Amino acid sequence: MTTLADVARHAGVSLSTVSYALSGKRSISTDTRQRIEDSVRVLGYEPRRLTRNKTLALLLPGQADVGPMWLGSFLVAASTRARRDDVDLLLGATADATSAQEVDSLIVVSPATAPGHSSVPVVRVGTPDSAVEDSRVDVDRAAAGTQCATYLADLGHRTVALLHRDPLEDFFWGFASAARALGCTVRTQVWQPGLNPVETHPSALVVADELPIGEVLSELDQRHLRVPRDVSVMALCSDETASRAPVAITSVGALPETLGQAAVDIALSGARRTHLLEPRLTVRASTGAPSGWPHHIPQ
Amino acid sequence: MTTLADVARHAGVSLSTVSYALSGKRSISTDTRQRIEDSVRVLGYEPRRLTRNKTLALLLPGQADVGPMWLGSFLVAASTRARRDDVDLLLGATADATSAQEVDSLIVVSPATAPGHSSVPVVRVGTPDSAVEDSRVDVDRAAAGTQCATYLADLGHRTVALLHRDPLEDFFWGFASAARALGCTVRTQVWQPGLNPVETHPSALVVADELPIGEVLSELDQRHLRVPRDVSVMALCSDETASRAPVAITSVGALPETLGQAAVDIALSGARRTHLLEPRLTVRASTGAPSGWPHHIPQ
DNA sequence: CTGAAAGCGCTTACAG
DNA sequence: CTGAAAGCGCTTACAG
Repeated sequence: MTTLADVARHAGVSLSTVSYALSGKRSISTDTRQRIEDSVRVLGYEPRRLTRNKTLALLLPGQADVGPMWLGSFLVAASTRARRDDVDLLLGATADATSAQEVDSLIVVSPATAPGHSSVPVVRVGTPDSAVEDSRVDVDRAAAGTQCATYLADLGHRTVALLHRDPLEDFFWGFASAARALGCTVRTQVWQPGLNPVETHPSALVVADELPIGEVLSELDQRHLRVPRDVSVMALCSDETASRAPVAITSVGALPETLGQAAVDIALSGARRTHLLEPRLTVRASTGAPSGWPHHIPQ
Repeated sequence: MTTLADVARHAGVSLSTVSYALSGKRSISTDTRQRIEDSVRVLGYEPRRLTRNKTLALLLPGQADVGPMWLGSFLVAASTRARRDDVDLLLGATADATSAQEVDSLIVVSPATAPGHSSVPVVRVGTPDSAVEDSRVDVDRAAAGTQCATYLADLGHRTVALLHRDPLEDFFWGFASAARALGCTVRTQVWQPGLNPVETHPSALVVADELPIGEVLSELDQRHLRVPRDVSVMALCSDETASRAPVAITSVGALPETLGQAAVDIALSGARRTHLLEPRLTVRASTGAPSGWPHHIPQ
């Protein structure tokens, strides 16, 4: 078994320096840290892992970002799954904790940001970026877009506005291509508070991100537009958010419970993979057939 | 923390004897073994794997109970605080886990049920029962009741209905006594779905528990009563729940962030104590001055 | 059958 | 930014 002392000898530093380097409890010069990391890798050092359970760490959004609505359900599900498989689930580990290698895998819950490089496998939950080599669990955003478009087209909508943040998102492409194939005109707008969401006179509005639904609804309210009589609204978001909006919103999304289980499963499998969950569309009060756009739009 | 040395002292034998007795690596006289086992039980000894961080375990509500709305914020705050104090926060430990798992303290988030007896200190979060000798963190329910009553009386309400589950709750007493002192008539009802919440013709309604707010509002809706025009509604619940109800609800409660911090603090202090947090009353859209009760109540 | 003592891998105040 | 050294809880060869 490789010990701390072996690593120290190999790296030409003292025991304590290695210890501190791995725990992150005090700062180490880049040079020294590099040598230690090399030695750890070369010697295959593992801190007394034998006696413990496998441990998964969860990196949560900080206190500044209010955690997403579905965080509670997600965590309950993840912890249930972890218990089933007899692994420990450590909450709120910093990036440091992973380098200490006290942890076998790291699950990063968006909008928390993953550490630059981690010495253990990382699973990202709900992060749209695709150009990283971490594992991912997320709703299949492209499929969700297609489902939205199909649902609205079936209701008879032909002019739809899509509010989003990032035009390069999968959801955007899934929605736009399906909508066009179904004969819908799609107008897209990057959302910002105060924007007129019905500027393009759509009969339906699709909100691509979780956050601004409340804002969008209140913009509509200020223009005296009733949902869904004057305009249908649907969103890509969790059921938690959708069902508690001022008007219950028809939504697509993955169940947070399923996300939680999948995240733990992937973390335990050790393999690098992307698991896109089947989106579920839940019809609520905010959508209906288009009923003729009022000719005189207030404001 | 109980160590091998403590057990040895208590049993009147040497360190090594205890070590061998527990590992079974050499034979021990029945007599000695008996004394050691007794001491282990009495002192609640649990072997440390190696020198590790203090570890707090969180017992969450199971998947059946959907976790409370505020669970996410609570956990983010608890994990932030735990990180600050450099302790590990283990998620979803079972009652078993407290003895098998080497945990220094257990935080039980209502409605999860605490283990019958735990070998480590237990902190209960949001549990109204008072007849247990565990530590507790909760909003000061009696004070919350008083705040509600005072707020409604100041608005001019004189007939108030209180919907609750358990008439023995502190909130109930705080509310009822303050209301009476302020000249309000209080009618109380144990809530069940389908109940007419305005049977007693109150001008304001107070909902004591977190869950039934949606149900109560829909009962009012079915009777064509508008909130707050026909009847004011307020609740003891989290801001998360209150602000997302169909009508934003005036509420009293503790911030989940504060609960999370306090729970970790108490767990780390090791002392048995009850920490009741100052309730905060947030006025939202659901309350106003009474405006004369309609003489003909639909239904 | 038991204990005193050396030693394990690791952490951390302390000193520079 | 780093190291020498004391200390942690625990194990185990050694001696009786």
